[in-house]
Amino acid sequence: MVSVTSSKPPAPAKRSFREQMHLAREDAIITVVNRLLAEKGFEAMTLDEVAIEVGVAKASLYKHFSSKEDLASAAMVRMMDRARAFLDKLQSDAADRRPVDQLKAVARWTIEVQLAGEMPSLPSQNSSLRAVLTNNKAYVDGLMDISDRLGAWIIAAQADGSLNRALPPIAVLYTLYARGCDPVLGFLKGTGLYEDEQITEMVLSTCFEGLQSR
Amino acid sequence: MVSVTSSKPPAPAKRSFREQMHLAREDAIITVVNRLLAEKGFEAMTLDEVAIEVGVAKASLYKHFSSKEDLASAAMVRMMDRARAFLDKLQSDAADRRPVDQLKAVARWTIEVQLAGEMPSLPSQNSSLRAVLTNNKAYVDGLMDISDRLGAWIIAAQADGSLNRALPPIAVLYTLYARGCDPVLGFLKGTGLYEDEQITEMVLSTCFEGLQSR
DNA sequence: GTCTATAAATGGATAGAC
DNA sequence: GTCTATCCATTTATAGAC
Repeated sequence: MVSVTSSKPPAPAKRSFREQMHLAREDAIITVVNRLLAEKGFEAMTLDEVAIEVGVAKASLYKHFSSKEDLASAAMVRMMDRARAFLDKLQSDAADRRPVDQLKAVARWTIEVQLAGEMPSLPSQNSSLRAVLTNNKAYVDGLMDISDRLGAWIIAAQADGSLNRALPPIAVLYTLYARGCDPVLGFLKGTGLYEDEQITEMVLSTCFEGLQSR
Repeated sequence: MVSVTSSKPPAPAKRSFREQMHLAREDAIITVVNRLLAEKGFEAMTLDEVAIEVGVAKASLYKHFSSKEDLASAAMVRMMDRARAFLDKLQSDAADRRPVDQLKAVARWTIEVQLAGEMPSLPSQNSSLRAVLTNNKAYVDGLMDISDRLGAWIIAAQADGSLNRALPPIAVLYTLYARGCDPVLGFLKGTGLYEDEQITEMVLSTCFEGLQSR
């Protein structure tokens, strides 16, 4: 409370509060959707599940999102925003690092997010979600922004000789993206033999150093 | 026709013919299922689609397979058998090659099958298919056989110094398995910039040599 | 905006004639 | 063993009261 003398808060503040509640609810929904997408993928996720886990009626979901695809898109966009925020942090905190180390940091972040069960799996091939996503400006713009920033590091790393110059930058970019849905993480986790940190190091090693000895 | 004097073929031959027809029909079904599994995954594949593409009534599918999971399992087992046949061929045709080159040949085969749109995507995380597969003896036995044979090569390749000794063999094995569902193939194919052969070489390079220069 | 109730559509599986 | 027709459960989406 800012003022105790006023029995009625000013209108703008009140609307802002309601809006905050609205956004908080939406955020809770997206968090649940995000986890379910990571766990079982778009097709296997049902809105009944979402509604139950969030603790609202299924019909209420439609007051926030117009369809299942729209719901999933919101989760994908939020993850993209998280990634962009991480890139911001990388660029401001460690701007002096070698480009190849920046790329490694990105791969590490991606792997850690996936190990935490928070990486929504991208829609397989010809999903209905895919069509919606490619028409979602926030998603497409975010993806392009990330690609541009990673692309600059890739070019720089190839120029300074730390990254294999024989690979087209786009191949490097996609290889890094693929770390976000690498089934090896789940396989290794399933053995119960390794800690998350060990798994991260192994996958990072195979990604940047390859399987052959050096 | 073997004989024109007999108006009625011998019973065993007739039954064998029917059996062949039966197997041929089943094979056609499995081929369609295999492609659909590769295209859209288990959840998104519907039995209506399968029936239409095969050209039979949906109910007829149940004369051959008792459930959707059973149907998909048959496709997975057949792919496993194809893989084992390839391993047989590798071991007899090129038994003198270095273990690491045998592993590369396996990875190349896996990539080529996937590029041909014939690699059924493994069930994501907690699918109903996964439970059925882990109880399918043919599948589990086949997977163990493949793992054993690849495992021997991995150990040998680490012993002769061609494969990174710091990686647990199981991590190498899973990394090779993951080439069978590598989204990088689809990404690169989607650009339209590269032939399948080029994509194969790039992915093989990143897998065995890594992203960093050598 | 949240709820209960229900519509509308889909998809896995079965019945029964041939 | 194949077909048509149907059942039944699930799931996306909406109507309408509060």
